[in-house]
Amino acid sequence: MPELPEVETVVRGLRQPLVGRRVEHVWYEREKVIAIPGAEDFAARIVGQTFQAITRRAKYIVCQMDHDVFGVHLRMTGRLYVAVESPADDRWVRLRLGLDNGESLHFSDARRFGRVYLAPDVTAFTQGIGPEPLDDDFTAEVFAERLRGRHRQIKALLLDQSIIAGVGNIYADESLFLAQIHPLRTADTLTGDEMSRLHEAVRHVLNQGIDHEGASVNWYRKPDGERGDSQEHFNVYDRSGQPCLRCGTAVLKIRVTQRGTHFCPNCQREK
DNA sequence: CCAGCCCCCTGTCGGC
DNA sequence: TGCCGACAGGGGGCTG
Repeated sequence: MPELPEVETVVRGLRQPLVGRRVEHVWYEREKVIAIPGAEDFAARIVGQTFQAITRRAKYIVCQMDHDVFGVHLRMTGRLYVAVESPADDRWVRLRLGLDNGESLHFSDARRFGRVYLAPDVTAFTQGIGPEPLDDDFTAEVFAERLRGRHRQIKALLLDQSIIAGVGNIYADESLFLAQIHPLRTADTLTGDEMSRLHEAVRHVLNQGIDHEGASVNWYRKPDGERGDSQEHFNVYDRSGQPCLRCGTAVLKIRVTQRGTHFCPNCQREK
């Protein structure tokens, strides 16, 4: 659920409270929350390091420390926030980094899918991930080249992080709706115009998602605890049975690669 | 290269 | 009211 816009919103919200703070101690509920290195190494290495900068790569939150990169992947239900203590109603804190000002970075994650990472280089956990869709050099030509010759459903390709970074189930459906492309079309059947439209649509829906500070469909919250507004602006996601906002036809929901997939059968034709 | 399936987890919701 | 199965979907892994 946290996709590129949600992660970007978290990153922006964490910079002010985190940059310049030094880690003084580490607490975690279970070792498994730490993906790399081992839990003991993680704690020993991160203590004493200061947050220098916070950025995003794909759906990873990337914190540049003095000697290492500290990464977080929120997966489905992860939340990050800085506070002296977690709110009484947050039963899901899995890891805390105590800071030099008395506050802590809290990693809360109901479903325990989320992971943290510590490595000298960000590529230790982001190698193989495709281009950032909002970068200036991600042109329509670059996108078309990555899709070229692929005999695979376009929805599956949009979700594949090695093809394009940061797109998840919500923004994939919204992109395909905006570009008026059926989710089951294979990439090798798309015309140049369709690929160009999809390129523009992906960038548009991600930028809109950032402008609305992310989609709080259920678990996602900004670091300040507030909800984003992006879910108020969906055209098809989670709207099955409701009228298409363009033509009035009922939005359909099917399954594509095990994911709920929403589209307008009139605006997005199969062939 | 690709489709399909399982697994990791837990909260929520609809049906009975 | 309580129980139970389905569902949510990011990512990794395995099989055919």
